[in-house]
Amino acid sequence: MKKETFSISEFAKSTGVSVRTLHYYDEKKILKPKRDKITGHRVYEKEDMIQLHKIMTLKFLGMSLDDIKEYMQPNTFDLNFVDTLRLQESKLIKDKEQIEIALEAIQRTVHLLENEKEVDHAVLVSLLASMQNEKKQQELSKGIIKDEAMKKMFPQTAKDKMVFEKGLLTFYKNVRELCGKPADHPEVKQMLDDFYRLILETLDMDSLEEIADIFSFNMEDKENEERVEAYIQEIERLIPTPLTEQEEAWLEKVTTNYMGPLWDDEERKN
Amino acid sequence: MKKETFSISEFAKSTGVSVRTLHYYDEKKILKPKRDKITGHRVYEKEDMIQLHKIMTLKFLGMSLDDIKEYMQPNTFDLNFVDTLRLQESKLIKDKEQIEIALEAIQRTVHLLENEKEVDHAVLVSLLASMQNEKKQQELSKGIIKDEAMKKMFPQTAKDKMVFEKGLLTFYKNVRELCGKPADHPEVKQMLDDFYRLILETLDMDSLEEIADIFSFNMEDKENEERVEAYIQEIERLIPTPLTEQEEAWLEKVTTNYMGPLWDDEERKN
DNA sequence: ATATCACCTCACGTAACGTTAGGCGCAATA
DNA sequence: TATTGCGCCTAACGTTACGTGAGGTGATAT
Repeated sequence: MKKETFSISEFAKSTGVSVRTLHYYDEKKILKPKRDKITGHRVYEKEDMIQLHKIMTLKFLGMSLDDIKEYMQPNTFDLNFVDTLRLQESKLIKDKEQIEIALEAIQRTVHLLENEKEVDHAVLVSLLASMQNEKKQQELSKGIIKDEAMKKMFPQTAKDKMVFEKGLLTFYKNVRELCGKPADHPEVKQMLDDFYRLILETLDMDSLEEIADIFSFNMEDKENEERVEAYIQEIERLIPTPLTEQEEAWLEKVTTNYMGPLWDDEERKN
Repeated sequence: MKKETFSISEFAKSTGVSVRTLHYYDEKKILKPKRDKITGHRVYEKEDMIQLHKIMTLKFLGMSLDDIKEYMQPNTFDLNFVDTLRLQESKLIKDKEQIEIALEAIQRTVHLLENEKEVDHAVLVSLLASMQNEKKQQELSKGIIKDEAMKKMFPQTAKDKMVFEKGLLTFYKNVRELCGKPADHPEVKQMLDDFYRLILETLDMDSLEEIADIFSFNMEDKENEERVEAYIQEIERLIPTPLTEQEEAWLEKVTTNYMGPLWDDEERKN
């Protein structure tokens, strides 16, 4: 005949949970074992082991102890158990997605940092924020940019993403170094050349005109303009710029200078 | 010229975090904005926004605020940042694996419950525990069972798993219903027939002899016997039986009776 | 004069335990 | 026999990252 009862430490050992946890479950009325009338010690029986397994199982499914307590009352087990499982499922799926996004961001960042030795904090944060909000960013863009253009708006393959990010890194570095130089300085021109070539390559576009085209929203439409404004605001909120205001101002100046002929071209067409 | 400073509520709105969170970060010395000397109100500047983005980014990577605080001191950012990222990565991978196991268990359980209307708690818990510890179970078995046999020991495909679990469900139901009946009762024989057919099918075995073979460990080897004993104990700890002691005793009796000729056969061979 | 606002500082509540801290009865040991 | 140690008990604080009031202040709007 097997031993019928366990002391708390025996029970803990044989089930793998801590004594404190058993105390806690008792206190919270989730698993209340009998007591030795004389000593007051907890006395666990086989039935308690079954109950504890039930608890552990539900916990494994991600339920809170409060939820579990409900399900520990007999008769209530399978009433809406499937519903509860479905709910847990969607929660877990969400968690998993978050983790996957974080994992990808980490892996991409590690890769980036392995090659580049010295990376600016601000740039790194900006990149990470961009990765973090990749999905949201695309969703926001959906309302504002044509569907066909969407595919070209963001790098698609993992490789493209990494190439793009690496290029972005050097671009930002260049901006910081060259900031203040005149727009027609050869290095500045080189920088912008590199940058737009990067975009053309990783975003699978055919020409700079195409980029310009995507960004030329219907500005006559007043309502649309508001949406575009809100869109840009939201993106700015999600993804901080790694540049100072001076750097941004300078960049805009040299970019306008660089793009000048192109924009004029566009204007002339309309 | 843009506005340079923000009140706490403005700052909260424009960054998307709560006022309370900002209070908290201030209190914990993670993000301490300047104060208005007169009113004592917090005054956030653009630099603070950059810092907050850094915080949010690191939080997104799964770091604790304590860890983040370390990285908020300048100069310490990229010292061992890659190492930290790697550490986070392995943590996240672990979490993800747990979630995946739970998700699979949930999905299989939901599937099971959709078809069977009335399922016993104990059986369900046992099944869930089995799913939960599938990996551990296999690892434990590795030390004890030959590698070639391992592949046959557990159902391999998702479909096989589901068929197996469904069969197990009806098997347990039968045991409860038939418990007490004589070993030569036709329904009992039917039950065992069904069960072993299930095993043969889902475990891809050719004969009952093969099953018997797998389980016939080297019992002469004293040391091995101990390991087998420990193995069985651990399995029992991980996966509770859904049967009462009576049911188990009865099952063992009728099984011995059913397997009788087979075992005799084995004995005679040696 | 008063109501409202935006801000402030406490300070408690949350989940699921981990971790002392102090006390009781029983057994082995010096 | 006194002490030590073991296993058990209860009580209570610590943990994380905030949410949610409670109560008070100065400035503005009615």
